[in-house]
Amino acid sequence: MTKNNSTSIERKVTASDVAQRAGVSKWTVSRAFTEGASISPNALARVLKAADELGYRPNLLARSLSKKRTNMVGLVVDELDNPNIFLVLDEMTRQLQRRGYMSMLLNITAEHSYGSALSLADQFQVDGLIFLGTVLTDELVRLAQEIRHIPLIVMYRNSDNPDIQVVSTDGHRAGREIANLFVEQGFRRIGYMLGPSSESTQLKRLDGFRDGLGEHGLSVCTLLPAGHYRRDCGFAALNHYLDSTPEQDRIEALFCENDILAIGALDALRKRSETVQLAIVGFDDIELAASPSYELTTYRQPLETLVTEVIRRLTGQNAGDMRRFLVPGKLILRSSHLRRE
Amino acid sequence: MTKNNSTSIERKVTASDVAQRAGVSKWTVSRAFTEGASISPNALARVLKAADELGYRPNLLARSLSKKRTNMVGLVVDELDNPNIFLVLDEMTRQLQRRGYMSMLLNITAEHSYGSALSLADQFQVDGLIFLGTVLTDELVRLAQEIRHIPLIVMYRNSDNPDIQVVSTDGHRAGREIANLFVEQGFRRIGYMLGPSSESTQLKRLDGFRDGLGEHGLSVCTLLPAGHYRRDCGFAALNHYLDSTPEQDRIEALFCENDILAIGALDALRKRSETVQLAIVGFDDIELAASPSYELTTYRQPLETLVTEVIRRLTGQNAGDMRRFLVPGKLILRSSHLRRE
DNA sequence: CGAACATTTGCAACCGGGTGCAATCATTGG
DNA sequence: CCAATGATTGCACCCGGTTGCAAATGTTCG
Repeated sequence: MTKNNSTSIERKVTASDVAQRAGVSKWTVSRAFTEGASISPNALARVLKAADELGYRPNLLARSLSKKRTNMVGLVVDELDNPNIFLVLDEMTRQLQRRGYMSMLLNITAEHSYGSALSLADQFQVDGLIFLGTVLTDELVRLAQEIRHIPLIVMYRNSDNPDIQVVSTDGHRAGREIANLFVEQGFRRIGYMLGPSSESTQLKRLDGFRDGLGEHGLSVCTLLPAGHYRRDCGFAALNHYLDSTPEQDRIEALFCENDILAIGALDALRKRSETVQLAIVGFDDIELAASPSYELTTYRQPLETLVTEVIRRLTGQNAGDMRRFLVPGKLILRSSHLRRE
Repeated sequence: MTKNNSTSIERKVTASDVAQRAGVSKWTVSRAFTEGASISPNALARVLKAADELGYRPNLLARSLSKKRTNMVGLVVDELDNPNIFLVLDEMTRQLQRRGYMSMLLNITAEHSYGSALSLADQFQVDGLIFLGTVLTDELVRLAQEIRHIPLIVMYRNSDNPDIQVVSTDGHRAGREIANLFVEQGFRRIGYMLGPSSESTQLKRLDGFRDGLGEHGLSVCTLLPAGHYRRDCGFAALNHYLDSTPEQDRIEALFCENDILAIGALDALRKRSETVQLAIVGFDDIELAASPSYELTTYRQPLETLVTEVIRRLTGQNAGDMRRFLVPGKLILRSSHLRRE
C-alpha cells in the first residue's frame, strides 16, 4: 500500500473519494471490490490504483447493512479454564480469518450474562453462533433461538434439539475404545470421573464406555463426579474417593471425562503418601498430557476436521441434511493407562 | 420478552415497525433507545411496550454507521498456547461485555496473517486494538498504525513506541523481587530462562533481575533461551543445559520468564535419572502452578486492575497523559524456589 | 452499414439507524 | 386569556456501501 502522506489523519477514505480520483462513479468502485461483478478491465485497474493510492478499504459494516451477511460469527464459550478450548479457539479463529470471517468471543462464564451476551451478538447481527464446548442449557438454547434465524452449531458436544447442528467427535465410540483398552489390560473394577452432569450427558462418552464394558460382562462400578472441568476438581474428587474407600475395594482403572480432570486425578495419586495402583485415561490430548509428569493416555479429537465442518455448515454448504456430524478420534497411548509397577 | 407468535420467521424487526405499532415516528423510537434523549414518559412507555411485543433490538451496525463508534475492539493474540492468555481473555471479554463492547479475536499466530488480520479489523471499524501478550514487532506496529487513529494498547508487555499505550505489570520490579528471593535463599549461581528474544526485551523482567542480583554483587551467570513460551521448549532448554553442563558448574536457581517455561523446566528435572538441585521460579501464576506436581513459586500479575485500566484507556478516559501504566504484582511462594532436600 | 445482442456504467432507492433543525404541543405567568 | 418559554416530535438528509434497472457503449454478423 502506497504511503498516503497528505491526509492520513483525516477521516476514513470512502468509495466516493476513490471514485472521484479514478474518474468513475462510486458504484463502479463498489463493483471493483465485488467478486464477479461486471466491470471493464480498464475501469478495474483505474479503481484499484486509486484505491491503493488513497489507502481505501471498504467499510464492511456499511456493506453488511445492505447484504444480508455480516461475516461475523459468535464463538460462545463458557469454560475458559479448560485448556482444551485453546486448541479449538486457535484453529477456529485461524480458519475463520482465512475466509474473511471475524470471530466475536462471547463469554458466558458468569451465569447472569447468558442473556446479555446473546443479545449483544444479536444486535451485532452475527451470521451464526458456534458453541465451543459449552453447556447447552435449555435456557441458553431458548435465548439463542430468539435471534432471527441463523445457524446454531455446537461443537464438541451433542444435543437433541432439532434446531441445533452437532459437529463432534463420536463420544460413544471413543468410550467403547477406552473400555476395550482397559479390558485388554485386564482391569475389572473400573470407574468413570464425570464433569458437570448436564454436560456429561451431551458427550456420550459414558454411554459408550458403559456399553463397551458391558460387552465384556463388566460395568462401571464407580462414578466420581467432579463438578467442573478443572484440575483442582479432579484432584478433590479422586482424593475424596481414595479417602473414603478401603484399598481392597478400590477401582483399578479410571476414565476421566477430559484431560484436565485426569491430570487432577494424577496429581491426587502423586500427592498421597501411600502408593495407589490406578490406571488413568483422559480425553482431548491437551499439550500437558504429553508432559513427563503425567504421560497421560488420552483420546485426541480430530480438531481440524471438526472446525472445517463447522465452517462449511456456517457458510450454508451443509451437504445433505444431516443434522449431526460425528467422526471418530484417535487413541493416544502413553503410559498412564498401564498397570503401575 | 413477550412471545411473538405471528412473524418469528420474518425478517428483523426494525425501528419503523416499532414506530408504527406504537403510533409514533421512527425517530421517536430511536430516541427511546438513546440514553438521555428528549422523549416524553408517555411515548417512551408506548415505544418500549411495542418494542417488547415485537422483540425489537436496535441494529448496532446501522447505528455504528452514523455514530463514530462501533463498540467493537480487536483482541490481538499470538500465543494461544500459553495458558496465561486464558486468564486474560476471560477477564477481558467479561469486562468488555459488561460495558456493551464486543471482543473480536484476532489470531496472528501464522506469520503471514499479520496484515490480513489487522486489515480485517480495520474494515470492521474496530474502536481500538488491544495486544494481549503479543510480540510487538515493528512490522505489526506499522500495520496497526495504518488504521485510522484508534487507541493501540499493549497489555502485559512494554513498548517504546510513542503511539502505543502500555498497561502492564512492573517487570523490572518483579525481577528484582525474585532476585532478592534467591539471594535470601543463599543461592549464588543463578540463571534465567527467556522466551522469544524480541519479547523478552519488552518484559523488563530480566533487566530487573539483573539489577536485583547486582545489588548483592551477583550476576546472571547463565541465560537459557527457550525459543517459545511452550512447555516443551522450556523442557528442552533445561534438558540441553543439564546435558551439557557438569554438575559442579551448574546453576543453583533459575528464574523462568513465565510459568509454562518453568513447568517445562520442572518436568525436565523430574525426567532426569539423577537428582538435580535446582530452585525454580516462574511468572504469571497460572492455575497449574498450584498443582502438587509442581508447587511452583511464581509472580501473580494484577489482572483485574490491568484489564480495568485497559478499558479505561480504550474508552478515552485516560486520566492524565501517562502513556505507561505499570503496577506491581505479587510474589506467590510455594516450594519450587526452595533448596531441595 | 445497421440491426441485434452483450458489456459497462450511471442512477434512484434502500439497508436501519442517527443528527440538527424546525414545527408542534404543553406549561407558565403576566 | 394569550404570549412566552421549554419540552416533544417530525422531517430531510446523512453514514458508506449495495441492488435492480435502464441508458450508454461496444461488438458481432448478415
